[in-house]
Amino acid sequence: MKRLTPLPRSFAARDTVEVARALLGQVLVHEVGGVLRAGRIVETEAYLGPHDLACHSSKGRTARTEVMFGPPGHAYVFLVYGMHHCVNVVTGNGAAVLLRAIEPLAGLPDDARGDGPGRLTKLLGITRALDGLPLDARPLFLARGTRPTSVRASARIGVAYAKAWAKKPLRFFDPSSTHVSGP
DNA sequence: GGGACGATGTAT
DNA sequence: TACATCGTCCCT
Repeated sequence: MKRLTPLPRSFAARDTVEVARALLGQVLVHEVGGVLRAGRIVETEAYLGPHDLACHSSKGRTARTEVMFGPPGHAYVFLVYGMHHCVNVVTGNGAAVLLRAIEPLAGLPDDARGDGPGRLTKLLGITRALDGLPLDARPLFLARGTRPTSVRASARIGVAYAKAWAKKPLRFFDPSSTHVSGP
């Protein structure tokens, strides 16, 4: 496969929706035991900050959400439902982009599935041990990939509690990918 | 100290 | 549609 050129942290230092769209087609890489596990990002969700009721930072600046208020280009990794990890790209000021699905590219089993935020992290071996790490260097980094020819948007998944914010079209995906988590 | 509640996935 | 399973938040 093509050389994995890390994206600079400045990639994430932009408007959160712009970053969520720009991340589609880029590659997420995690080095585990000397092996680079890589997947092409095909689905993301934008979480805009403290005013966005679906965003964790809307509950306040706490120990858990602190990394979202830090510099852009770092990883925010959290555990949901007591068993699944989810990984985000921090864009700053309490905002981040959730990575929801990847197409397996390298260093992974043939039957690997990356469709879904929990499956994605399990596949690449991402846990909270990586929370707060910069995303431009090993062991966890973003690399340049090929942008999709089109991008579709929908409401975010699993955030019904966020009332009006749940309806906003802040989920983005590559409609030509067979590895997207939902319709 | 304790209870409610998940940015999910899998089995029924 | 049930439920596994535990960190986080707030005391409703």
